[in-house]
Amino acid sequence: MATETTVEKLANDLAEAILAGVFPPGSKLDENQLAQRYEVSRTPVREALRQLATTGLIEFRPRRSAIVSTVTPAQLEELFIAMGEIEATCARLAAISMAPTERRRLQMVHERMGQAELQNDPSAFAEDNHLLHAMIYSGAHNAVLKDMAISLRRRLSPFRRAQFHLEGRPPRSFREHDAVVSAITRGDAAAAHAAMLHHVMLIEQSYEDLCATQTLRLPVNETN
Amino acid sequence: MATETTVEKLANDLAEAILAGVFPPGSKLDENQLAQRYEVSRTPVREALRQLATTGLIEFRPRRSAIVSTVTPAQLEELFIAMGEIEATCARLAAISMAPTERRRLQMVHERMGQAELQNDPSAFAEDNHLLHAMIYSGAHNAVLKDMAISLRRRLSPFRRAQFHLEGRPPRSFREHDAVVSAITRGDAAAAHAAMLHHVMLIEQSYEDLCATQTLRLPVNETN
DNA sequence: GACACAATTATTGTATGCAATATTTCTCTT
DNA sequence: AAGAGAAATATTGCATACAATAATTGTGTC
Repeated sequence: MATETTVEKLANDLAEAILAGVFPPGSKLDENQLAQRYEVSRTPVREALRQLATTGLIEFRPRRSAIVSTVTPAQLEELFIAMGEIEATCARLAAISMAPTERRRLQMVHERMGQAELQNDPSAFAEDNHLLHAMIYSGAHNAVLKDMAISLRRRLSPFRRAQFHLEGRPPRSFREHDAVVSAITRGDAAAAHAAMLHHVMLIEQSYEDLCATQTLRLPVNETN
Repeated sequence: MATETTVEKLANDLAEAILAGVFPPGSKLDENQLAQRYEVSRTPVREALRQLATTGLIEFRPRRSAIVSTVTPAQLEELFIAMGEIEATCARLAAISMAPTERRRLQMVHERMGQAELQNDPSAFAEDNHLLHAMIYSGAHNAVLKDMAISLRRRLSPFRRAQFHLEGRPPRSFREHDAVVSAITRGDAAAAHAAMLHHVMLIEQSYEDLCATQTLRLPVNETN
């Protein structure tokens, strides 16, 4: 048994399961069932649920089962906008306060991402994409904003995953990153902010496009 | 007993007590003591503590007592910067998307605040100050950013309280607000952002000044 | 047959109990 | 006397038990 406590592990596992779609939005989280499933008692289950409730992943209504938070399209858009703003803020601060080493490493990862795209290696591309954004959060040198960004990114991960499958996204993503990275490395705060805002806005847009094509396809699939 | 559950009430009471300084930073939060103090069992106490831990107000170390989070000066500065950035973002979005009614009401509260300052009514001034900022959060029309701003403001409240006692702050605060409100009402997003950033930065500065004078005064008081 | 109300069941909320770990205190050695 | 180690104590972590409330099912009446 590691240094990790049962509740900690439960909270992580549950969050992962929810984000992976094991417990779909709106579904009830029965404490007894969860206790059986994870082979623990209800006490740690409840503590984990409370923790997840404060992060917004689930809703804890008194005297009723906790349910996985349902996000309406309107709420989803607010989440995307908030994430865009936070990321843009981090990019702006990064442009101001990144150390020379950090700027060089950022540039390096960005270029490696370009290689991954040319070699058509989506897994390496996705990994470096994540790393690049994480480096920008860190580069802001502000743990509070960094945590916010990570939390939002995590919460939006189910909606961002599909994005990579969309036609033409990786090369476009690379070009958008280029504007961000270039602005940060040359210390242009305003440009970094604007470029990142633009980038995340386009991600949201591509998600919406994906939704649109899917709602058109769904009825077709039903007839099969 | 209202619709409110014990844990909910406990979490609120505890948070208020911590922010009020009843439990100073670094102090241990003994579960049994808290259970006795609030006349409940340890179970709801633990759930409340976990909830507070995820908000960052306390730290929950495994197998050790939870402690009230200690904020180093460096962390405090990060909190202030994060709050400035979030508030500035809200101001920018508010300048873009506030409805005409909201803009008028904002202007109204701002002017009333000026009256309160002239009439030397610090309580009315403080209340409207809070309202003004809250209106800007709401005016961004983004619940996620609004929650972040409220959460940060709450967390910084112990450090902001003293600020009003500082010489010359209210009139200066009014002038700073004027720049923000004017930019928002005329829809100048960039100016709203810049003005709010400037305003919160000055708040932080005045807090630091206060700290400086207090550290100078403290030894003097000890000799009395 | 459908709706309403009541009894039953199930599930959450809180309390208590036990086991495991951390902290404290006491003793022994150097 | 000071430090190290061990026993004792205290406190956390988790499980179980009971109480209170919501959900469900069944029965009776219209």
